Amino acid sequence: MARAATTSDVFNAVAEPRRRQILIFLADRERPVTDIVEKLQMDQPAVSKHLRVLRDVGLVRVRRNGRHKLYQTRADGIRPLHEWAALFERFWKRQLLGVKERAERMAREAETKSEK
Amino acid sequence: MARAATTSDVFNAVAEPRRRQILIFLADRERPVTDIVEKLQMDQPAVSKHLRVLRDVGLVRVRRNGRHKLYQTRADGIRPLHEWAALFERFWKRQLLGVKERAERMAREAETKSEK
DNA sequence: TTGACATATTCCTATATAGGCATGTAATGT
DNA sequence: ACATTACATGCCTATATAGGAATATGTCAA
Repeated sequence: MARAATTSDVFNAVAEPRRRQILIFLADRERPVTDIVEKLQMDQPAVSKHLRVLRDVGLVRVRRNGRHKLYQTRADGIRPLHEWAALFERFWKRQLLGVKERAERMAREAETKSEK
Repeated sequence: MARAATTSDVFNAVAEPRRRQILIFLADRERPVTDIVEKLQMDQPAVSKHLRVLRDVGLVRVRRNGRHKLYQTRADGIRPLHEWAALFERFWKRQLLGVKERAERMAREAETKSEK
């Protein structure tokens, strides 16, 4: 086989930097495609394609308003990603603690040695 | 151009389901490659390649122990992902609240109507 | 050294894009 | 109907992989 499809899931969808930019940009309110093109400096077809991917995985919603289509991030779709990452939270806290403890132990040892 | 490199950053590295499995498996303690091959049912070369990618982006650490190489997840490397996803937390909370409010309003309206 | 075990790398192929360009479709105003 | 605006899609190309098989490298044990 070959590389996996990016269209399939949230993880692949946000792997693309441009799409992450778009998601941030559309997080607080709905905006027409033209806004994205202007502010993020991307070609219009490129934006449409990225929006298509994001829509397929449920990361944005659309609403037609006259000639415009208003897109907005469906923040809820980001949660699986957040939750997956959160699985490692206790580990990085523990590991940071480990680093701290080692540093303190080394500091104590250095102290003891200098006292001799 | 073409598709972006998965080796370049954490987002692309975790876009691959197999690699996510490996990261979870190696989260709590270090394990030799053979363990991954057996438990996750993957070909040995495939595992080595995924580990290589994960190592390049700093998501696992290695330590040699005789014939074995012991790999472990560097949970700290997941934090950028967690923090990026966290940017959307207030939005999904707000959006869920919106849903709740709409539901309550509709419930009130239905109640009022039934009283007539 | 030889053999066995453990892991890494190389080579090859198939495929899923992302980018760019041209074109298609939809809605509005005149 | 026609021109204009706003998006979407189709087509083509270049490229970065994953997968698989074979091989290379590294380590230990007898």
